[in-house]
Amino acid sequence: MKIGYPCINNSLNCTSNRTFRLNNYSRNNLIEKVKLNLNCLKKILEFNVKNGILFFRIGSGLIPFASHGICSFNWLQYFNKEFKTIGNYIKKNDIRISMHPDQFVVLNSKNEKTVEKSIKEIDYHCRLLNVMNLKQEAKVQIHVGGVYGEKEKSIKRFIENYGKLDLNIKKRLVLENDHNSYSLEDCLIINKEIDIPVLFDVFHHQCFNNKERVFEAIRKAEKTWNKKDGKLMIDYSSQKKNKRKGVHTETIDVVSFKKFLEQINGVNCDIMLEIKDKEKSALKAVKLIENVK
DNA sequence: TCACGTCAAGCAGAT
DNA sequence: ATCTGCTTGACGTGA
Repeated sequence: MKIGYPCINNSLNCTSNRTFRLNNYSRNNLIEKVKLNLNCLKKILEFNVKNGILFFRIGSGLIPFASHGICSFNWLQYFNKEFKTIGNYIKKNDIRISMHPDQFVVLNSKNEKTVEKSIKEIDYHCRLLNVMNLKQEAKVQIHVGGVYGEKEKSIKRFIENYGKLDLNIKKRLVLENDHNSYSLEDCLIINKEIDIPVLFDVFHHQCFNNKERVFEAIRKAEKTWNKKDGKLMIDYSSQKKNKRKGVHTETIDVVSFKKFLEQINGVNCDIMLEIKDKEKSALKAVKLIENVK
């Protein structure tokens, strides 16, 4: 079991999400920012390895405007050596990688332009993982998308649009249950049709479910992962106290997390901690697991 | 150096 | 009608 955190490390003096305004787009600006981002990504991964954190979500902003029409620059080729170096480091240390395109990616949108842009954005994520030569177990997670007041039709549109995707994308994509539109059960229905692995988000499940208990839900999600896809990925968070439903907690509640681990006892998975204080919570979780062993 | 308005993009639910 | 939250703030102007 690996523990991870998403995108940002607050202990290091760098970010792998440097960007610029679209107005300021230029080849040089892009090169400058990507160089900084890749350097920082390497540092984050080294920090993680040193601390036993072997799961990491790479931020979507690593290559600013990568899927935007303005970006004609061949960053894949230009930074090929750097990508290979990072990819080798990831493989050497057996780090699990995920990516999560942002909320603007809606594969089942009713707007064709949105679908088109979404596919380009997903494609960017996949090309990034490919150029690092990462195995199929490195995943790109998305949600089903909008409901538009007619869920069945919207699910059908997801399945249809998925069918059009390139095999290189299908190999990477996994589907995550969300907190108010598509539950685990909905994702499983889609899985039956197109065999896409289902990433289980515990917190979303607490917000929105079909009454399955967590263990039962996780067992169901686990079955959707084939050997090549690697272990089941789980996103873990909990509710921020006294905030409205869906707001993530600032730091990990170790007692709850321990209970959760006991609940899922026996399930072989990797857990992403979607918690505001990032690596700090991940460090606590890693220590907890070491002590349990 | 710091405050703060703004930045490519979507959707649902709360206020 | 507008704001907030979502996997993640960072940029850039002006004081």
